[in-house]
Amino acid sequence: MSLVVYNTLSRKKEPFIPLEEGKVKMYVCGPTVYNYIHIGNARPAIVFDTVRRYLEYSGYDVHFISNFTDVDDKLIRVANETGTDVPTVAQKYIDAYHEDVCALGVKKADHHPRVMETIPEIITFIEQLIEKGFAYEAGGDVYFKTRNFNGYGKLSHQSIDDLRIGARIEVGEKKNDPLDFALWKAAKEGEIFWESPWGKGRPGWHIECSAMAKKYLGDSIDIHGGGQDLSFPHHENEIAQSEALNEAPMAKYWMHNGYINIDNEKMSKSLGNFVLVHDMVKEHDPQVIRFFMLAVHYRNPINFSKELLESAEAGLNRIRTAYENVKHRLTVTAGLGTEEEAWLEKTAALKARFKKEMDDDFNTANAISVLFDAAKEANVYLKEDNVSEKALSSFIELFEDISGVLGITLQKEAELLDADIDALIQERNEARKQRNFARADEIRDLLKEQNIILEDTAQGVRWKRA
RNA sequence: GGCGGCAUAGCCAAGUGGUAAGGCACGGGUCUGCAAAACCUUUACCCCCGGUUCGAGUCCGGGUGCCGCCUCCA
Repeated sequence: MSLVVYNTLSRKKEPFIPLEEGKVKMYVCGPTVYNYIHIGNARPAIVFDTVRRYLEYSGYDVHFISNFTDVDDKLIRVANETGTDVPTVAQKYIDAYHEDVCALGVKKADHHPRVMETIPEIITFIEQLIEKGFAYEAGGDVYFKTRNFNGYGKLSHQSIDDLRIGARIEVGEKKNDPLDFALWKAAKEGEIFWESPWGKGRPGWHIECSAMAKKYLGDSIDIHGGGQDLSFPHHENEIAQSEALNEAPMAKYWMHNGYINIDNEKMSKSLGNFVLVHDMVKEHDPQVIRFFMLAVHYRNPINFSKELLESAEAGLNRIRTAYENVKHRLTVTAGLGTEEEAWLEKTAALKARFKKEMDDDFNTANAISVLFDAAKEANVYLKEDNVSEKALSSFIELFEDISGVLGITLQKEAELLDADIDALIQERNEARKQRNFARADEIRDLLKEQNIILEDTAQGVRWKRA
């Protein structure tokens, strides 16, 4: 049993064999930082964070790079509108990105390169493309000669002649062929710029990823990821630039996540039907958002609505409760189990199933179903009078392994009971012994008002925070 | 015009040849002083029409509907 990955290049699932044994180099296109991210932007962050976590769980040494596009037309516009400058705008939204994505359980990449820090490498890259005859300067701009790159369209499976080339011509551009795309753009009056062999200007959009991937990971990487909408033209152009220069495959596996839809339509900034993560997390547990997204296979679209999020929340709570209840049982005096082996076999089987599902192109939806089955089995086990510490621990380990890979925290806020609350629980226990249920219920209600839920079990009172 | 995706129970969603995972919601039952949590249990003509096959949600052909990319977009 080994990992297979769906590769956009071949449109097939392929066995995952990294270029260098035991090591994975991956690059994921990050956001253009001119605004807060919406939940559509959050999907690739969550998906590829999960891919990375699973690769690490599987024993790979993962080198993960994700960029920030911090110079472009939209940043310039926002800077002008707000009376600040591009670096200020960029820094604001980079900080916001980290904050949002951290709430969603996304680990930081090994490095988050920015265009502004990569200008020398970008310029060198372009110079070399010109030397090799793949690019030309035109009035301060530099363009890539698309038709010179044999293999253009191999990622999106487009024939170069079938593209609606008319749509690519923009007013005032100096390209020779409508298919050509900008590597370097001459600065307009008042725009942020860098000095270059072609005068003052800034990089085009696609070149940054080619330059950064090369700088941090080398000429060929294992996994290149991003949203489906990047496959054309962005990734196609990256391939053209990088492979024209490096004469080596840019990436072995190209992975693309599906969109988030609202009312069955793609969520996008231009349609205005987006929900910002920044706002979302004020109303919903960000962990629920992550759980909700991972409950669907990453290549399929997700329809987003508040109702669906709430139903996901109910599901996650079921898993969390089961996990907490197993932990609770571990704190009370545990009897000696006689069927320990059978339960250890069950948890081992569930773990094997989890790996099998994740090995199949990161099927997190099925991985989550394993988590539900684990919750079910754990709940059944908890009904037994005698349980073993070993079996309980194997459940805990199972829950933590899976949730760790999915990047979901099962543990609720671990706060100690106040002495007052503790005393109330004791008092209620006394009242119950004396069958003074009125007082017992009164205390339970009192605690409920403070979001402490009491549950009477055969092993004593169990409590949790609502 | 070119390229591609999707259509599975009330809702969400897995499932690429052997007779439909899982979740949410709903109904019934069990446990409980009452609850909570949980367990058991009911609910699917897999969009339509052909074809291949001993056997198809799963492969092939043809429809229908929805969505996306080809233009900044995760």
